Amino acid sequence: MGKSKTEHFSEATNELSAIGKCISHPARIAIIEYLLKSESCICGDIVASLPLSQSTVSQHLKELKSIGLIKGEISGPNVCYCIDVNQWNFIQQKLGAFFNQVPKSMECETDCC
Amino acid sequence: MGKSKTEHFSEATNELSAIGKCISHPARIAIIEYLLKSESCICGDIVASLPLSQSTVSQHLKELKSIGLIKGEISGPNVCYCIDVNQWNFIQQKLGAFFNQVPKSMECETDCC
DNA sequence: AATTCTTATCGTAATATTGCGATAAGAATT
DNA sequence: AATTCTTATCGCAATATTACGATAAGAATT
Repeated sequence: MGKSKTEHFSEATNELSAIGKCISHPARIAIIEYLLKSESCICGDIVASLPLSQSTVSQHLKELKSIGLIKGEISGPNVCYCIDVNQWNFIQQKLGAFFNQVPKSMECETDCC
Repeated sequence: MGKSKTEHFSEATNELSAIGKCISHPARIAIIEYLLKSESCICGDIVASLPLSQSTVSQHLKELKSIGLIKGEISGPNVCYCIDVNQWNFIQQKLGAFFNQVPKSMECETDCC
């Protein structure tokens, strides 16, 4: 009843869905886009770039960090967030492998689609 | 207050997050994997392959359909679900373009990570 | 030591998602 | 026409997510 059933699926399946969850919110996409394009990686600047409160952004940063997509380094009074290039490449590869699979749909046996 | 703020983000950002949401649940990944690998695309067979009730699976199918990743065709008393190859390729391309961006992190200005 | 600045965490409220059984609706069979 | 089979939808409950303000905690400055 609303309780997630992740334990019934394979590790690979759960890994992919975790990646999906990470990029399933526009704020998290926006944070990644910011880190990809901006010179700054200071937490405060990320917060300033988003239409969300500091605490909310902090939560999104935590989620991105939890999957390893970004890493935070304390820099004086600030925290500098950067994309973890290794994990970035790993995720790119995982998603790439998934979507490189060619759908059988084109030659559907039942001839229904 | 819990209310999503999608309207504050760009269309491209929301589009990507919608893709993410679609693949953010293991059941939906499993459905896609099933359609990629199996000979059958009959709804009932998909349901039988998952540890979830018929109504729950139907809901996940609806979500996948809403983003156009799969399409359902009525075939007698059954419904045949297939991956929409055009949308599949479109999404592959969108995700590919996103992850092909090279993180600036490697040359972080602030030298903090 | 007090203040200020920055960020994380806590507490809470609103909303969304997930899941199921029951039921409806449509097609095929009897 | 009644029955059966298949799938979608409804209604509801449990859980998860999203968001914010308040507050804590740590660093730098005064």
